Amino acid sequence: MKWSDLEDNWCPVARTLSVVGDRWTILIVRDCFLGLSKFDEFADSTGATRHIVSDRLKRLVATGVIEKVEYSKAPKRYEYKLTEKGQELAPALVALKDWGKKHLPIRRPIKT
Amino acid sequence: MKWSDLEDNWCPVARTLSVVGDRWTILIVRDCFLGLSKFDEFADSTGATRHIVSDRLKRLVATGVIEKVEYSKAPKRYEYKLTEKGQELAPALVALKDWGKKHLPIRRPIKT
DNA sequence: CCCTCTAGTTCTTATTTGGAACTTGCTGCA
DNA sequence: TGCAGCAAGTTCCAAATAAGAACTAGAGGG
Repeated sequence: MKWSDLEDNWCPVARTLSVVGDRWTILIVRDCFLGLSKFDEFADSTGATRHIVSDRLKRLVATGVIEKVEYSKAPKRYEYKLTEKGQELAPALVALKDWGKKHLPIRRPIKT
Repeated sequence: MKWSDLEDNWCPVARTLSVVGDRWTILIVRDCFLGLSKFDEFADSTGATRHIVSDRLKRLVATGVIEKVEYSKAPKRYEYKLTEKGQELAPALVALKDWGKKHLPIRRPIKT
């Protein structure tokens, strides 16, 4: 099954997943909410490979969840910002956060 | 990066994703909310292969989101039910549903 | 001139999926 | 008695994705 096969699913949950139904994608969106905006910031924060970050950022831009903004002309530098559409994912992120806080307490300290 | 690497992440969103951070997993949970409970029902409804359904059900049982209930002794037959913990994913599902309804309208009728 | 920074891309190898067929235990039925 | 069917998986192989590391490109700085 391809990513796009869910795009036109009758179920709105499935359609949403066609856009953000991926571990890395959601983490990148989370990072946007946390104020991160640079390629390397996403790579460092999520732990995803640069390859994945590149791919997911492209998808998120394509689906209008984030936008790519040039912040330096020479050398060309871009940052990524949530669009209005992306901002509206906040309730979903909050719901995931609340569930994690309640049901998945940290079991051991962050690895040393 | 393995599934389990997010389990002890400092971020509760990431920890939640270690449990349900997967397209198929979320669709199976959605199906539970819709009242489905049998292996084949999940396979048919989500479009995932039986292989994936098997794997995801095991993970969901292991994480306590659903439970496996025997409903027939001979032949052995099982169904899957949301636990209390699983039920509490409702707000997240609703948030995803709302976002999909608002931002991802169906573009063409369900394929003929 | 060489090093560093950011934002990627490319490469090769591993892991995960997809798709279809096969298994097991039992029921119905002719 | 024997065959078909159902539910819930498991197994197999090919194909798609992801991991991890190195490499590129266009500046700026010392």
